[in-house]
Amino acid sequence: MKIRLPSSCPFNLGFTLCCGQVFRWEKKGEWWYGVVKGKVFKIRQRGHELEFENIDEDFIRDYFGLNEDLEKIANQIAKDRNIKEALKEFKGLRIVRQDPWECLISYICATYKNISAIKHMLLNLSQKFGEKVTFNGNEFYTFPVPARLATATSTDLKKCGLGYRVSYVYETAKKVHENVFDFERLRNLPYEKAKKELANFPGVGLKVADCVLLFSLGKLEAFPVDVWIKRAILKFYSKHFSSDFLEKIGEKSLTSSQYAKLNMFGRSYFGEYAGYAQEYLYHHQRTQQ
DNA sequence: TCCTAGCCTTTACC
DNA sequence: AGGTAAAGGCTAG
Repeated sequence: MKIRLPSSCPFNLGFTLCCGQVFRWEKKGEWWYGVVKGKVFKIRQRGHELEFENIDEDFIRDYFGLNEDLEKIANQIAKDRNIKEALKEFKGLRIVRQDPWECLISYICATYKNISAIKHMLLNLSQKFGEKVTFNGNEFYTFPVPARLATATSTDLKKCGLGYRVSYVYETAKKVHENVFDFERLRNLPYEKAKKELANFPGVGLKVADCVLLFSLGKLEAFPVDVWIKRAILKFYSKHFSSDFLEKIGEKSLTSSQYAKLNMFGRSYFGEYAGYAQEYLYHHQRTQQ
């Protein structure tokens, strides 16, 4: 199946899948293979043309955020030279709509880890607790359902390289499974309320909650602040803060009030699509090092 | 091969 | 209330 994207709909599949928002996509040749909500499919891009198999167009449009007006978003967040440069360099990068459950566990695992290690952990979890699916002669694994992780032993979880995150993943899985937690309900809550609910899960603080809201629940105003965003702010947006504050956040990790301050800055400076600005800044900052 | 710094932070405890 | 240390181990250089 193929669709042709109009030039008014900028999209870059590679940037979108490589920028660190998703962890379980695999590239083989020209094709990207993904497992989303228990289903394997593949997709490739040639210029304005998107070709995919084993999935329908509606899903592709929703998952890759193709129905969002990225030109409008880019114009709205293009507040200064720095962000404009990132927008230009990674034109077509879009925020995906991951499965919220997988996204939650992914970002609980992601704390204090680098991206390759995160990928490794999630692959391990899927191979150990997910279902094997064969597609195009290759083996893939679905992401484990809450019930499966809620009944896993801590020894088995530890083998996946989760370290001290084992109890967070286990307890969160148990809560989601036993309360039959409805992630979809969060979509209709205001940002702050949804964030508070997510932060009730063990292992989920402000940053992880922001990531889940942005990457899976369509809260595009969420502005996750990690070390890279902190660096970008120190480098390009220092004039918005006192030198005393800048000095404090310089070396150590952020306290919750410091996080709240940087988060609020991003949201008020970039506006309702601050999450998009965050991802461009993040990718820009990371690829420059 | 070994070593070290750093990692898309959260929690428990002063 | 606000700051701080510990958490476990992988990865990149």
